Amino acid sequence: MAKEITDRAENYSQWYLDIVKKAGLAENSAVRGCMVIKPTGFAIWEMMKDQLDQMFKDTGHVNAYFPLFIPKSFLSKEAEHVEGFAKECAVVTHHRLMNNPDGPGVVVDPDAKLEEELVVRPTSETIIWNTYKDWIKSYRDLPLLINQWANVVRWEIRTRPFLRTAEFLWQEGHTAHALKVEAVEEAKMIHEVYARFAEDYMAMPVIKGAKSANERFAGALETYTIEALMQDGKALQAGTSHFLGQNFAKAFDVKYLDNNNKEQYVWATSWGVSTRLIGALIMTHSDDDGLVIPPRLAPLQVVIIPIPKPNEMIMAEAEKIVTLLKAKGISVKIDKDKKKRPGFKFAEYEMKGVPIRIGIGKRDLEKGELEIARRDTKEKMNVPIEGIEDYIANLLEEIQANLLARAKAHRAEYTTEASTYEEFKDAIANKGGFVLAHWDGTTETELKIKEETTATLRCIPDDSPIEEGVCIYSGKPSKQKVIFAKAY
RNA sequence: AGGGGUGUAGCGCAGCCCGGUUAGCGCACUUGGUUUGGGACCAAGGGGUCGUAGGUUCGAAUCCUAUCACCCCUACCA
Repeated sequence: MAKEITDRAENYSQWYLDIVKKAGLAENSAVRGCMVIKPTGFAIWEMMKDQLDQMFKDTGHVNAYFPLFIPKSFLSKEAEHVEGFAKECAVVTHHRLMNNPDGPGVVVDPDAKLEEELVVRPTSETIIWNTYKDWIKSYRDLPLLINQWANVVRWEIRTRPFLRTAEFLWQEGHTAHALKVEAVEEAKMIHEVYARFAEDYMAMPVIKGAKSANERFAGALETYTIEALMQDGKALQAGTSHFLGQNFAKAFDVKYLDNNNKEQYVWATSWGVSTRLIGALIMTHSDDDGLVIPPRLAPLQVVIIPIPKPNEMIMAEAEKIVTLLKAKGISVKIDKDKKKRPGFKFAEYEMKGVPIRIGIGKRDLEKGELEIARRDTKEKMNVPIEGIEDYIANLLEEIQANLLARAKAHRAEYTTEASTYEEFKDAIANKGGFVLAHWDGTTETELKIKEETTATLRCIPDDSPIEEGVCIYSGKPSKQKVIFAKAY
């Protein structure tokens, strides 16, 4: 038997890369730092996208599309924003190639230099707010609730499939509001949507909270984040929602007339999740046998394997089951390959993370049963064919719930409360996971802790109780515990 | 950015030190047969500008020079 995936215990990074590759999710491309998302991986993204898109629409948002290119001057209109992204921008300088006069191939035509260079968007606040300037004149134009599904480019030095790539797919919401309170509410509401999506669909528990000033989005007054804990004890920022104040309205001069005929600057939010969520999904649920996908995001929920291979009697029964399951809205296919042996197929679908496998053979049909195998626990059960559609529907829900429960238990196990700096250092260095500790609220302390332990302040949790305490590092007063961890 | 390493079939590698038949092995692929309830076996096939460019030589995957790409460690970034 070919063992194709590195064990997690042996080398977690290699395990992750093996899963991405062997499950057919993505592969490296000819372009450094950019991956090809293969059909299997893209199908998961489509499941995520469809669900999120529905959630955005249910909360009043509409989709639009803005240009890939941003004039260089736009980016520098908001000082903090450009500071945050300048070091990782791809820049377009010319618009034409020509035959190489000195040899084979083509070269950039020096006569085709652009008047103003264009930046490939690392995020779209600037081009969008430049557009909003023309769209917003009156309080009646507000709120403006727009989302865009797009690709962005951030020229990262070190890349990893899905987790950090030079180009990635995401959605970015950009909303404009008349009142500050409305914008803050919007940012918080989306924060809730992200958390709900993570838990209900990805079966991935997250901590909701606010970023410290140091970790905030470039140009934001407040960044709300959902933080997830991966199997190896490292944190992953899974989605952020920003209250941008009036920074972009002022930078792009976006004003509206209120109902007293007075000019006011607009209040803004932006928020996004990316294909990084696929990385999060992998590192939350998958195991040494391959990918594990929660049923609600699985492009294929059930696979039927004729044993030992398709024949007339088995296929007739399999087709009946397909019809029953499809009527329940369950996605299902029959593996009709006659060459591969059952054992090979079992391993193959486990690698790809299909939540439920149904085996049908002569032995089963004689007993009026089917062999049902669930991916999450790898249990196998013999179940009567009668009523199989309800059994499968329930089992999918049970798997979904089990994955969430399992991830929650893991997070609980890897969450430590530290009351001294010694305990803190010990937990970060030897145990990993989230470490709750009092913090004096200063960037100085945060940076010292990062320098000494490599742990970063993940968030100031929404539900952390207000209590009197002292900072584990400085001994200064603190009102609540915050979460530190080593992060991706 | 500094140090180290690797480029040979889709993937993983041997061959290089010490130049010399037609560049080889495993997996994968194609065809046929036997198999088939946890990653089958046998047989026959297909697939290579040996990263690229120059040089040395009668002759270069092998030696020399340059160059490009990738990986690891340290640093940086998140």
